[in-house]
Amino acid sequence: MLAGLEYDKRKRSELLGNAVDSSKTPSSDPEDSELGVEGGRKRATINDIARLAGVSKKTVSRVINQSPFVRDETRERIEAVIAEWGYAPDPQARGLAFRRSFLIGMVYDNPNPQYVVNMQLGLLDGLRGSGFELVVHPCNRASPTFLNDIRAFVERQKLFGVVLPPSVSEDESVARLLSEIGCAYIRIASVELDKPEHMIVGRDRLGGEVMGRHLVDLGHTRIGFVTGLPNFRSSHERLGGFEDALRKAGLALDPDYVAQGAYTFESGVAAGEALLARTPRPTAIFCANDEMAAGALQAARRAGLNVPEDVTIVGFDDFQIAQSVWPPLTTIHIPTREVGRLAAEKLIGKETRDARDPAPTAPYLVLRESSAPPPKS
Amino acid sequence: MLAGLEYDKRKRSELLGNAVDSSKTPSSDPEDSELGVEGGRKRATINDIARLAGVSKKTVSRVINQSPFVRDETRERIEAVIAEWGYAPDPQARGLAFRRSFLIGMVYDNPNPQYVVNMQLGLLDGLRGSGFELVVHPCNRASPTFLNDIRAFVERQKLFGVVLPPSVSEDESVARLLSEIGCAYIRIASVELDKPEHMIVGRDRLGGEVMGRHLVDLGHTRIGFVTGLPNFRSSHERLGGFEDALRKAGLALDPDYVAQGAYTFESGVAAGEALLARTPRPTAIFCANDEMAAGALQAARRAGLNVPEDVTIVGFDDFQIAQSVWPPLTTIHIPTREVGRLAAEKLIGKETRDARDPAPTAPYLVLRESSAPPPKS
DNA sequence: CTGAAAGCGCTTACAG
DNA sequence: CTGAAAGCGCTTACAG
Repeated sequence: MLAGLEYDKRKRSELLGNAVDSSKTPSSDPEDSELGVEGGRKRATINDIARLAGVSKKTVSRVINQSPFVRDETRERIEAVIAEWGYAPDPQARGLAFRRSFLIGMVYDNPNPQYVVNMQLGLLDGLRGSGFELVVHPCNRASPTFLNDIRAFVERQKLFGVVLPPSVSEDESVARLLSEIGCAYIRIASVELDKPEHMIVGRDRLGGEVMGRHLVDLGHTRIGFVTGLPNFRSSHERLGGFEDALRKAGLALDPDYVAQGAYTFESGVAAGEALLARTPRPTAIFCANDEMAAGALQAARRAGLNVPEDVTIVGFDDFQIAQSVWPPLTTIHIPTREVGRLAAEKLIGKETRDARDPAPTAPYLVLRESSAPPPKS
Repeated sequence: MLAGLEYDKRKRSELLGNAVDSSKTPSSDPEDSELGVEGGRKRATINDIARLAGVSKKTVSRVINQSPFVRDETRERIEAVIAEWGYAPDPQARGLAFRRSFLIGMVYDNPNPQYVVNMQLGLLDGLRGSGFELVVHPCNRASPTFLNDIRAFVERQKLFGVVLPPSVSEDESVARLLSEIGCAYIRIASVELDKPEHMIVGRDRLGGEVMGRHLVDLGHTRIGFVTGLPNFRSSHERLGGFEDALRKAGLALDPDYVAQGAYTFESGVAAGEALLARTPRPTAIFCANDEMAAGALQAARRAGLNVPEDVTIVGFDDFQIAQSVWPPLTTIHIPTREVGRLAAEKLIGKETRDARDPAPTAPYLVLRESSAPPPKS
């Protein structure tokens, strides 16, 4: 079952002890003798702190858990001992007693590495100093064991909670499962799919509108749109925001100028080729993410078109690729990392102390070289 | 200390019980009454399995830990009960008794999202079915608390082991620290920095040589090289392999045609500009990763040069960006995910059963459109 | 080959 | 405001 942990390999030779500081002086208690086969001094436990502070372990426990029912004087004495010995409670023991671990799961199926890494960094930002750790768990909605896998993961690890980025976040059966087994969760999505306490809502629609306005302001009227995967709400929201901008400018979206993409580079090439073949040709193409915009850029090149002189091509996300292609892409910046931080803070209840229900900062336009006014033909 | 876990919020209302199957029939034992406030039936424990199989919990423990000292008949009976009830031991309780958790840490500082995500996927591949989980832990070698952070992380979580990708893997003080505190570790690097049992050695040097041979075979003799960050061994190994290829072809590396990069797109632009300004101009530029090759591509375009007609530009890694730029980059494919799997398997001792000390598959050339014979001038 | 007792380091439930 | 007892679900150390 667990490799490397076979019974006969587990002969332990460490000696027990309570000492924890770095001096080599053995205490007078014979149990304290410390050789530390593995070179380390034993960490202090709640019992050590209790003894040293002259209180019961229960009282130390109260201090750890910020119980109000401790006299200030007692608390200060205990906190001093804790600080002096660098004591930190053992999350495993605490978890066992709490019947809940101090692990946060990130259950995701997003295919974009940059999104995944930024989201992780954001979650870690939110968890920093809290004592929680982040366990990553990719999943596959198409797998027949999809829900069972998640259930086994959550139950076995007794996860404190999980964060769900798109598109798993948009799967109702996952949210239902988590509710059933009593696991806290936060869904990250571009629309309010659940009760507010379970949601961090991204502002994809606004981002789509900002980009739409940019294109309209440049003078474009015949604009193509490349959608993302249909099972990502963000794709619909970005398109919806774009339509909002068109509508406000008195323009309408021509369905013939909407091409289906899949958020991948290759799908951007194909959709770009298709749109550039329309007659009349669009003067601008708005792709629902940068990856597809990079693909559309390539389609334009193959068609012998210069960007932005002949056609404007813009993306969404502001990931690295937007800067690495030529010309660099005008795009919409999305605060992925910040969204992650907010999700983690909300999950562990940190946000209640700071601000109530903070929304991520608004997406904004990043102007680069791939957008320009339409060619005067 | 731990947000959301204040003393007075922890009033628990669940009832205890031992039932675990899905039938609602309460057992005759009054303690078994089960309402499951959180909707869930209680999971079976080792005590339930022991009772059901008519043995002591110690014997169940032996089965779980694959002790040879269990009669076959007893073992089978217990395994049947385990399977019937879907029992899985609680990793927290097990960890507490073992004085070691079932968590594997990935401690990394690699800046490339694609590398990080692929490495994570590989580690997860190796951990699958083992009961171990992956905890991610980015770090910063420049931080004054760098080592203390790692120590606190490893000790607090009682990590079973950690995997170190470059460049943390190349930090001797980290390896020393891990040895001292008795934490198992695997270093992933392009040279054997440590005892074999602590190493997965990538074949960057071979990759560099393969690419060098490709360029030589195309007829290039005046080749520029853009290095990666100097504190990444891979950078030196890739250059070393390139030199090997040159030497074997009777060519020598001209130091004037080596430019310092930093593995980033921007550094590729700068190094590309510098090299393209040399007289005579190199007919090919080998960048130590794809990101910099994308940058060099941009430098070439700005200099009014066509790739590959005027100058060949090639990369290393075969990440997505190699396919997303124009022209798509000839590059060297590195089995990042496989390396991750091997590292995880080695760490948890899985590899001893499969193959002894497997090496990652060799890097190979991926031929795309950015390389061609030198221009006939 | 198997088991009863003690313990891992915490918290809960209950007294005072 | 504080503490002694019991328990979380496992394993170790020791008997038999």
